[in-house]
Amino acid sequence: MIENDRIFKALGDPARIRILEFLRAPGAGCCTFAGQICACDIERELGLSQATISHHMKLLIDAGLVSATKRGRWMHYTLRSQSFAEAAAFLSTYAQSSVTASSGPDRVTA
Amino acid sequence: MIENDRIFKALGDPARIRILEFLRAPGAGCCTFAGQICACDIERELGLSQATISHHMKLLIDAGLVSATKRGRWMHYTLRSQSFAEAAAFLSTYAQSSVTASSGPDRVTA
DNA sequence: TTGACAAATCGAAATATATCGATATAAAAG
DNA sequence: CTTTTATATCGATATATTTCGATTTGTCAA
Repeated sequence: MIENDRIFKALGDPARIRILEFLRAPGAGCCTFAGQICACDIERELGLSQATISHHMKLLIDAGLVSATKRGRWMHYTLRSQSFAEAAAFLSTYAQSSVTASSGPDRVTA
Repeated sequence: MIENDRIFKALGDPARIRILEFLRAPGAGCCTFAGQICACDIERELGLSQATISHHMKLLIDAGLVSATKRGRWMHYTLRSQSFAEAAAFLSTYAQSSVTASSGPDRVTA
């Protein structure tokens, strides 16, 4: 429950969503290694400073969404699919708890 | 993609997680109506001010996670299960894209 | 060992968020 | 119509977050 908090906070930033999307489907010319994406590609893709990328990667790693490996001077990242699966499972418990249709007289969706 | 951003930001706060958990499984003595939970119960449960609760509910509603109905003077809230299902489906697309521990053959999604 | 490069960390600025008390609005009750 | 009650909004403050440039740390190449 506490951990989900950190995960969703990590997911709640457009720059980090872009990073995750890029890790999921990197471009053709990226210097990947064994399925892991080099940090240099991320920096080029996002157009943010090196310090900012490093900061975002740290949050993603701390949340357990990404794992990192240092190969020589370069960091390589990959998605931790299990964390995404667990977060999805957590959300699914809220997807079955209420009757959104045909219960009350009416409902107002803002 | 842009909407997911707002959803996860809404989920990334412990007070709002508590609110959602409460809406999912309210206590016995709550003045629910047709499956919708009264705001007074939320305020008592969380121990935050009325203004703060109202603020959090607005964020949850704007994110599409909760729907609200005004019955007389009282607001009643309920989870929008479809939004949770969609968010879970979004996360699931990241749950299949990489092999976490590199055990076995590398299966890397393009 | 030195120089170059990649990443992390530091310090700071701008922006965003959480929270509250006070006030305004809406709706029932008298 | 006035009062009470529930909620939303406003203004303010404290904290958190995002972002960057500069510096430090770690790693390779010569």
